[in-house]
Amino acid sequence: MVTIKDVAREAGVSKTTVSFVLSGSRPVAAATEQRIREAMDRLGYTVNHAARSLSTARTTTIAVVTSNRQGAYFDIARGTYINGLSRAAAETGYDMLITNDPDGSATENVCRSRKADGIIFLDVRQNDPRIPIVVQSGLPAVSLGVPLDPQTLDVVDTDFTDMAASTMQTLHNAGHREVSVITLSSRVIAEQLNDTARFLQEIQQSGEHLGMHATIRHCSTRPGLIDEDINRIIDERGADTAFVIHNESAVLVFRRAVERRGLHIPDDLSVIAINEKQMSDALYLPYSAYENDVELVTRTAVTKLVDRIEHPGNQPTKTLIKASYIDRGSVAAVQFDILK
Amino acid sequence: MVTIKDVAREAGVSKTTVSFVLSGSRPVAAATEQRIREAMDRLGYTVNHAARSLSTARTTTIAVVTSNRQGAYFDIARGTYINGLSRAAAETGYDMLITNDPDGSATENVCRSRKADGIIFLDVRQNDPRIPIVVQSGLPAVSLGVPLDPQTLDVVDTDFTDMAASTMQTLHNAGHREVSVITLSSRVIAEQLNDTARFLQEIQQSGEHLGMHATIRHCSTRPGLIDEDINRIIDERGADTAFVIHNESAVLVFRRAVERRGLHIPDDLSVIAINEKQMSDALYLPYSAYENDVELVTRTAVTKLVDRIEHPGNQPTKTLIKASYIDRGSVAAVQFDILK
DNA sequence: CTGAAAGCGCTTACAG
DNA sequence: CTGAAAGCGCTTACAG
Repeated sequence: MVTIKDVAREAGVSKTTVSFVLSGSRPVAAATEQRIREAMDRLGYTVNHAARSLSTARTTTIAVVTSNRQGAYFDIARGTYINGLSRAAAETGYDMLITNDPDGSATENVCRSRKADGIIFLDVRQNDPRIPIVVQSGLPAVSLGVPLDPQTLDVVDTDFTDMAASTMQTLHNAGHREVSVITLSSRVIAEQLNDTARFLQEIQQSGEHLGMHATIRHCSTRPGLIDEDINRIIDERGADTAFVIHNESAVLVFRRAVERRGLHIPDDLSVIAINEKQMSDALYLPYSAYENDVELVTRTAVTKLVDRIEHPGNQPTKTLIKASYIDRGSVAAVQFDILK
Repeated sequence: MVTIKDVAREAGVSKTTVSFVLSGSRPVAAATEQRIREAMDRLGYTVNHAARSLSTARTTTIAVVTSNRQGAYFDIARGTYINGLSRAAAETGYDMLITNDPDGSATENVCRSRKADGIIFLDVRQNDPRIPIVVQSGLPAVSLGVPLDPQTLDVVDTDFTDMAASTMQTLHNAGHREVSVITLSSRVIAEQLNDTARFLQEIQQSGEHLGMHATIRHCSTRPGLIDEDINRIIDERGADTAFVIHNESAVLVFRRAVERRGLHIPDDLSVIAINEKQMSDALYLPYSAYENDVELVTRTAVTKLVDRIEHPGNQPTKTLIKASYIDRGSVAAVQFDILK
């Protein structure tokens, strides 16, 4: 392995000078610098990461700590986040380390062993056990998701409250008053996710405010169960004229179940989906949708974290990113004779 | 930060002994060990990763180096791989570092700066510039994908050749003789992917062997272009009775285009899709499919790499994992009056 | 403009 | 069964 010692010998200078060429933190005579750079190229020198970290107590690495949401859909959604984060990290010159940590022990390890300069949490719960651990360690951290008490963490997330309000408004504008909202199973919501809970709460509130009636309908994401749930939901729709689908596994199953009944979207019922922009881009999902932009959310999270790492004094921030509505023609105006 | 020095003082022993308790590589008196472990707990000691790495020249980290395939679909597919890899790495006690590297420079950096003990390459091309770099560095590496010359790397991939042969056999068994294969655009195939090329080649060969006729039909994955391509492909299908869809972006678009024409699957035409198992699990994709198991492929890649790291003498291996067929009812037997 | 040297927190031959 | 000490490859105050 080539070290600065080798480079120093090759260039006829001290290790000190080589090191300062590397960091640029002390002026070096132009001629000397050139000799050193040539020596580096000739020998194929690259800085040893462990040695630098030990010396500076910095790693230029961001740790991404996921939690253990189960299920195929969550795996895919998480993949889009990890993908976005790694791209954003690379752009800012940081490496990215990935760890899964359901209970907090791995977080403690990352913090204390100084494997990273900062942490981004995914799959954040209301009372997330990882938050007090990172706060106590003093490592900068960003919560991708809104916990009840973020303490000193920066928070970045899609604005689910706005998303819910906008969804209801859009349906209201088209004349819909009775709406079904297909969401995750109550077990999954209870165990895991704050964003879903916030979304549903705002659906209800906006509904009341607009004089609409929204029925929350839980739907499994699991094979076998999902078809049954969807069929039941459609059968029990009563006077509902529109469906909000906030369960990506249900999106396609729902469409097939509707077709099997000879119903037509949007003539017989309107649909708005809630999903990741990246998902409908990749698979050409068929509905008008409010889409959260994973690319933007992850980029923001990385920017915030790097900011925090480089300016430790800054106040914690909270950034909620608005989703945008993509019209794919699955929402129609309610016919007057249906309205009453 | 708590160091072994602090632990040693607290337990009344030398740093040496503390270190050997950590590694277990030298026997320590039971009573002494207990005192030391108690001291560690009391002080909240965790080993400093950089210091250990510098000393041992090991990192207990695996680097995953992706390449820059463009497009929303590739992003999602890559996400499933990264997800699987990180889970497998965690199970074997390794951390996972992610880097994107289109041309080889980042690979060189990972190798020389010793950020990881081994590398797994994703998005591998036929003549991948990253391979000679890692071989020259001597770092163990696994290629997730089959390059023309893997040199000393282990190779792990889905068995696309077998997948193609089985696909044709399945269609043949149902009486199909004229088949359309919807694949990626020729630009994408040429630039990027060996697996697609291998798949198509075997489709042709199996076809000849079985007395079938397969037409390769290129289809974009991009908005705007994809609908046009799909429509053209359906219109030009001639006597073809079955479609193989090896382009996940096209899966749903195809179905809608078929419906719009009043055609019915499988009565009017049969369909077999080729996709990641994780994708149809998550989204309930509607077709009978040969599915590659990302979970299994990634787990195998990590196992192979760890094997290589811990037993450097081993011979390089090549593991091709068979895809399994999931029948979702989209393939029907050809009617005799259609056959002739 | 440049260097000698201490120090970062570990591991591990060497010695007892 | 245990310790003193050198060394891993950097950085950076201190000195000139």
